[in-house]
Amino acid sequence: MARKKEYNEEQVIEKAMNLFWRNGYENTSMQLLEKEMGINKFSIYSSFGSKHGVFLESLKSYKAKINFIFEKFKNASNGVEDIKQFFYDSVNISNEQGHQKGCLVTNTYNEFSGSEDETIKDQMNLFMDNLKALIIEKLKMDSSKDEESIIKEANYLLLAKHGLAAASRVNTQKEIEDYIEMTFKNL
Amino acid sequence: MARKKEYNEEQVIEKAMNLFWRNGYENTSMQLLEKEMGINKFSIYSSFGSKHGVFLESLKSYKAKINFIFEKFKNASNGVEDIKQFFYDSVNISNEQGHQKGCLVTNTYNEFSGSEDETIKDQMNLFMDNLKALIIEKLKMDSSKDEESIIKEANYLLLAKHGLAAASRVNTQKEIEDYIEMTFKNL
DNA sequence: TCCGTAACTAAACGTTTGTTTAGTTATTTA
DNA sequence: TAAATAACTAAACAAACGTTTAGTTACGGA
Repeated sequence: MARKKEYNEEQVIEKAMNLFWRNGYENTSMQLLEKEMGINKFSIYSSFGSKHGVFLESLKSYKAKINFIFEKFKNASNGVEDIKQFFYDSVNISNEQGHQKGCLVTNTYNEFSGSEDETIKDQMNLFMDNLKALIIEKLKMDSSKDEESIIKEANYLLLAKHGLAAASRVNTQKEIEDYIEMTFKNL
Repeated sequence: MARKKEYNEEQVIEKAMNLFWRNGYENTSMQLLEKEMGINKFSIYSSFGSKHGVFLESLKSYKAKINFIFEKFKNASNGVEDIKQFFYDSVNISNEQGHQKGCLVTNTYNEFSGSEDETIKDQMNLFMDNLKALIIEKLKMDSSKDEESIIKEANYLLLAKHGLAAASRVNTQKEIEDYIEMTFKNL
């Protein structure tokens, strides 16, 4: 061993994550990352290998950050009402400190939808599949629903959640609220 | 006067439009535009001034292309049912020839949502405002609805349409159909 | 027919991109 | 204390970006 690192990798990744969250992948340059992470390119490359590597770690950091929402969702037991609460929780996290940056996963999903980056796309699909399974689980708590309509409603909610995340970057809180209320009126 | 242009501006713009539609603004380079439009950079710049200029003209071309859907929507008189049909028509146009590129206006709206480009943002808002007015007009055909719930439903449908356009780039036709049906279940 | 000029080709422009590298500083350990 | 080496600084890298420009070709009007 020799000289000690003067930065904490988790800390600088959280800063990078906020940058990607706000600007997306392509519009976040190494120059910006240097500035925001507070370390220079050499350190970034020696710790994370590439810009892509920084992004992958940032996604992990984001998932860790929002994990408590998913835990709360998982452990809830009021069916459809839990899904609605999950929608509200998801929107609120992007509105902290007046920021409007939506959901990093959804932003990434959209930015990479036409790309060939299988690593990212696999991660996105994993995330979506997990969410869909959770939604189905909560829908099944209402024993009056049959299997087919549960699938249909789950697809509906997944798309609604996706649209909601995109909308939370540009629409007002009131519009978002109205949208969530109307969405669950149909269930 | 001297030499004649060897290309038709409307024709090359339509080719550029298809490129922007598929790739977005930032991921469409001048090199790609040269290749796809079949003319070189000098001609592009002398006809349209800049990449931004090409994009603006492409947006016009797109609007002209989808105009017939809006005309059909405008002239319809079955209220909510017209809105639903408009949703279906909008989705179908992006699925022509198996392409999955969503709606150019919505794609642009998302790509430029965090940008400072007021010219583009103004155009987007104009488009959205027009659509909202049309939706309200159709909702008002049902005389049993009060003003407040019409506004609320219009906001809901506008967000739903937005999410739908984003989703049409990645989701299956079946998922899209289910989504539209669920969206209009209680309207 | 031939001059003026608009439309063409192709190369180069200056920036910015992500990435690498040569050289310096500081810490560990023998 | 001194050799070994990981972490730092700062400059340079090639490639790609949008844009411009110098030089050539072809058409319209005199």
